[in-house]
Amino acid sequence: MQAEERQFLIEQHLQKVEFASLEEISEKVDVSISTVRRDLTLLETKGTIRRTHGGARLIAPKSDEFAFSARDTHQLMEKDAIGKAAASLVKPNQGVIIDAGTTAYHAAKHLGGKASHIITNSLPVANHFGSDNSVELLVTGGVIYPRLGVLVGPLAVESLSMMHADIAIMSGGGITLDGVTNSHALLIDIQRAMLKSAQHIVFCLDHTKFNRRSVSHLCEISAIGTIVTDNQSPEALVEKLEQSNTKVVIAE
Amino acid sequence: MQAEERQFLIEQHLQKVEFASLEEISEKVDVSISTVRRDLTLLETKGTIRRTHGGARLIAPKSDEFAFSARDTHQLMEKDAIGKAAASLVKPNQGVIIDAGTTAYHAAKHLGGKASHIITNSLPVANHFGSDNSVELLVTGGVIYPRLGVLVGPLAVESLSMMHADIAIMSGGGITLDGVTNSHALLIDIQRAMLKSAQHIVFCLDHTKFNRRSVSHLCEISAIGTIVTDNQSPEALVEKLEQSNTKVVIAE
DNA sequence: GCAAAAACTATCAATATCTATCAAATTATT
DNA sequence: AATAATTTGATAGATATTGATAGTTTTTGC
Repeated sequence: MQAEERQFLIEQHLQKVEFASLEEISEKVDVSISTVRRDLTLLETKGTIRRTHGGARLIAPKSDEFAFSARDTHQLMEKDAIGKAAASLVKPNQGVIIDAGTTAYHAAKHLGGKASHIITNSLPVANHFGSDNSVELLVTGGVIYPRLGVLVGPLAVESLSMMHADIAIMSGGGITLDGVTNSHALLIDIQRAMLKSAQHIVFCLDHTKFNRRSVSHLCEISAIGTIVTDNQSPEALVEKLEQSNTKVVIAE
Repeated sequence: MQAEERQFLIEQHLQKVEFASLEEISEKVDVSISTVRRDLTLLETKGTIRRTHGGARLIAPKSDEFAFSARDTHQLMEKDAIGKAAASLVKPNQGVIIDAGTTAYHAAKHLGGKASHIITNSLPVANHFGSDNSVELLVTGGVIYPRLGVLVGPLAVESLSMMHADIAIMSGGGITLDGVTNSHALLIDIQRAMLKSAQHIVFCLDHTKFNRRSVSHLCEISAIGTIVTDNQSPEALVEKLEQSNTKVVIAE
């Protein structure tokens, strides 16, 4: 096994267990304690984990919402179905903002040439349309957030405030009656700017996001136009959302 | 089996497994480790994968190809050598602007973690550093120019004017005593902004660019700090350039 | 608060991998 | 068919990674 893969596995393991001892990790990936130490210090500089006495702890929450590696993306079928349903909400020749989450990425895949222009701060989305010349793709500037391939920072926010779209397809970390929350504080500013720049707001949230509260508050329920989810989401919350003037679309 | 077919198979295999060791690949396509190495470096210049110690890793777990390739394969070695020489001009912890040409991309590859921050409007460059956390990567905003994967337009120019770097590594379409020219008129504005934002200007120009005049005029010879080229460039022009206070570095 | 145990850092030899180079094998050209 | 050009596999020296160890720091148990 190569070093990169091993480090990836350690990160992934920590996603599951949150805490892990050196010995535990060393057995899991079958290398010496010394190497595990080195890997952990390396991962710490990346910012995803924190070293502790005798082991390591996860910093970033368990949410895979913004992880772009094929392997740690769970519920692929559901997310793809949600993405497809969200894409079908876009009318021909509309301008679309695409957020940087995995579900929003799936929506982008299903958009085809329907949109007139697409605005995004997601590198994977940009790559997807990079060789496509049927749509005009606007990329916000910003600093790359390594693990996620997302452009963040003031430049990203500023460029978004200068743009406008008919519809925004967003991701989130959790939803309750108090609104949508997200795990990465850095992204909140950018998502807020997206909400401001779009007429109609669509949130893609699979059932695991329901009744979950993440670190930072993003927006109220009233700001959302449509929520797209799968058929496993709790009916109680769905009904309450529908009562508050928010349309809910169940994919598939 | 053909070389191209083999490289395609390697790419395809990596799409499935994300990580692979040299030995694994070598068995899969039944060639020596040496050849696998060569294939991997080649695929890396295409931007789809990244070499790691002992193997390779997929950069973007999707099927996205940039029209970045076929014509480059021809002068790959020269461009890579020029890129390497240009990268060696960067001192540790400097800020570097990387232009969107193929040669500049090769320079980016050889930069490693030397630069403190990198500014670019090139999607392939952004992808290359996307999973690297040793440098801060700033991406200018803009509209994607499909075939090239370059960000263009007013937003790109504006964001560049807000940034600053010690050194700019540039590409061009042609060079004569009248200055540097480029074929893509859309890029000229952005390149001018890059020249303004950087202290020292390095142009990467292989020998085919010498004594060639492209559509749009970019800048005078006097604006250039250093030109990096290969050993086949016409000596007459090189000498004249050196007389006008411009350093010329011959790569390889 | 103190000693024992566990864990940490720094270092070093062993191992593995990388780069550069060259001759043999393959392919293209005359 | 002979020759030139390219590709391949192998190898040597340089570089990077790994596992083990010694000495220092932190935690644990009393």
